[in-house]
Amino acid sequence: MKTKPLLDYINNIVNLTPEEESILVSKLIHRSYLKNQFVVQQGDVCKNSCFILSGCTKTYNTDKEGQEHIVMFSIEDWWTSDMGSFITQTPADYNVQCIENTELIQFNYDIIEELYTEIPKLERFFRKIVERALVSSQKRIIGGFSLTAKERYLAFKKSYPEMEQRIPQYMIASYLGITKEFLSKIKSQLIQNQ
Amino acid sequence: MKTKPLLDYINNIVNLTPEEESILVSKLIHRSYLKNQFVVQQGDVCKNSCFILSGCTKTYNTDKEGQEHIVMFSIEDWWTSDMGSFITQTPADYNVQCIENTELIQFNYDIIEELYTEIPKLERFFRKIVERALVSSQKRIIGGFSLTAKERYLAFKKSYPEMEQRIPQYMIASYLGITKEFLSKIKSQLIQNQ
DNA sequence: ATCATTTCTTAATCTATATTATTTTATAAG
DNA sequence: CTTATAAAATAATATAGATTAAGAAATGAT
Repeated sequence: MKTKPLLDYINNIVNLTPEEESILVSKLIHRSYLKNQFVVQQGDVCKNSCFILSGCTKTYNTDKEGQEHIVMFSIEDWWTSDMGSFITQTPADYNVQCIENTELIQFNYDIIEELYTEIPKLERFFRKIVERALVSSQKRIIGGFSLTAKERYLAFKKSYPEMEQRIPQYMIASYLGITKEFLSKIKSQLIQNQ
Repeated sequence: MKTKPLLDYINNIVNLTPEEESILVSKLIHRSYLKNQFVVQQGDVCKNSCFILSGCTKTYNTDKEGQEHIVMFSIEDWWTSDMGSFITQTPADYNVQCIENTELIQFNYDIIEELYTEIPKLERFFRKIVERALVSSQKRIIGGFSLTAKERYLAFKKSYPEMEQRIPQYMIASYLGITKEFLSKIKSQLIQNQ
């Protein structure tokens, strides 16, 4: 199992001893998914929080009208799961689906609890991870209210230039909360006014 | 200092021993604010995370056009701060202002770090608090995209019936991401169609 | 290569919500 | 009780973004 990206990521926040690293690694599960496979399905209880080694996922909710609303994309060195379902162990509101072939490392719910006991530092690690996620989530709320669709698109491009390349536009439109047609219009406007 | 609501709140998540409780209490600061006073001001570094004993605050961002965008209201037994500024100790994007006379307990940034060492359980406690905050923040993102203004208003009323009473409508409109005029229209529509 | 499917673009029409302006109601102060 | 001020309601007009439909590109499977 390729663990270096994960260990680097963790050691950047808290310092694990070699023993701690090996305890941790022994409890993790590596998993490969093909494009279009689901990591989590709406309605199931989300058992894992996942660290992505390669590939890309989208996290979205399907509403009563059957419309997809994408909340986030995750790529290498990011986390993915339905956090709400995971922490409360209740049915997920979101689907996590691979939009590329994806390799990831699973942190199982029960195993994380064990790990907190054996490696108390991880409590701090996950606190910090979740804090960061909260901050970016709050930024998205403000963005959704205070920016126009064009501004949101430009902000997305600026924040995640790699994603702009590899993710289909209709999914980016869903992430931005607009239709694909309107995103197309925005892009052609931007090309003209330049 | 009135500490019972806070200790009850914490003990509901992790169990503190009497000694831990007294260490904790010795490091906290009680503070009273009058209506309209600021707990945090945009541009300042947010030094405290606060637990509200009584009163009500709004957390909002003022954009370049001078428009207020409210991200959250906080009442008794809730937390308030600019989380982004607090965890990174950089200038705040948000104002936290009292919309009623408010009493709260401050957790100072440096002191929380000490507390994590002395009472490791608090690491877990805050992790769980932040996890919950993240979940509700993600729910708001989805709500903002997948619900109409009327649906968002009804959801707000249902989730926070106490707030609907004590918060002026133009602030609720700002929270919902609509103008006060449009909220007024929605309300009159709801009265007619019933 | 060819055909089918998925993705993207363009354009016309439509709708939810914004904006502006005015009036009414509630709250507070003298 | 009266006046000043803040908040809420109403109404007319304007606009960002949705919807529908049709065609063009790109991608993928046979």
